[in-house]
Amino acid sequence: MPELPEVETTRRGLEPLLVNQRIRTAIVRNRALRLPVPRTLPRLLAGATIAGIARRGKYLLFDCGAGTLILHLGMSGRLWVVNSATPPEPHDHFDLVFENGTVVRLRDPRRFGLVLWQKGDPLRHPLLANIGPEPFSEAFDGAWLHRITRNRSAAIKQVLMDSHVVAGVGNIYANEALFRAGIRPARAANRIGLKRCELLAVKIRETLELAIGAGGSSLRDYVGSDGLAGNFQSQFMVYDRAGQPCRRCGTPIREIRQGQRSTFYCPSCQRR
DNA sequence: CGCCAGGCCTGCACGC
DNA sequence: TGCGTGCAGGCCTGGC
Repeated sequence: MPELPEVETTRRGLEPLLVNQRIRTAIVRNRALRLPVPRTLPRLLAGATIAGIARRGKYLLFDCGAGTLILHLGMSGRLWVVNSATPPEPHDHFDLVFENGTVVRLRDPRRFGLVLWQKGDPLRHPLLANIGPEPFSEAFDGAWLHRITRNRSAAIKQVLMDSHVVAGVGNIYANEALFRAGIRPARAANRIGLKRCELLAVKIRETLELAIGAGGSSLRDYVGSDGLAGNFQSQFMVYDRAGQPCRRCGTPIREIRQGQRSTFYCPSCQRR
């Protein structure tokens, strides 16, 4: 599920429910995520109050005052809001139980997700410290994209998916943004000029913004019944549309493999 | 059975 | 020698 728009949609859904709420306890059913869930986590969280929820790339940061609960949803993670009477299902690895009865539950079948703790400034955590600029920040623009791609001969699509280049762009939105910018995914990154880097930066932001506006892609009822189902997948221009006509020009969408990931593009709209 | 899936880290080989 | 870069592999389960 989760790239930046899905994580941001989750953040926006959870924040009003959790801010100023006090944690009664945390339940760890399975510590074996991509990294082990810290043993001390329940002790650190019990009694803490959520001051806010932030996002950095695809990481969710729950501000607990003295420290931060860091969650990453990996490939298959979802956060659900349930109540304490809801029985956990097989892949429900982690619960945050609040004193008002709210339970935030992490379900992650593939267990590529993360549940971590960072004392003090969460951005000092080694996994977050070296991430590239947020796509909606001032630091991310065409000039940055141009500068950082000068010595990269790899395909632009793979460079966009490097979290050190820009935070939060994964396979879907790399494909979609390149379509909107009219750039061929296999193009060497260092062969894209400043003007087109500027266009690409704009299109990355635009694509992410549209997706956030649609509630992300295929996230469904993750906060229960308050209707925040994502439907951006119905607006995909290229992703998962191999062989189907381009929505702009009718040419069949093409699929290739880049770095063991699927890439989709329109050979007519994305020529350069 | 094999392959694929929205992520991302590590280790290794390579070229400057 | 050291660095940046670019692959492949690995972590897992589930669905087709």
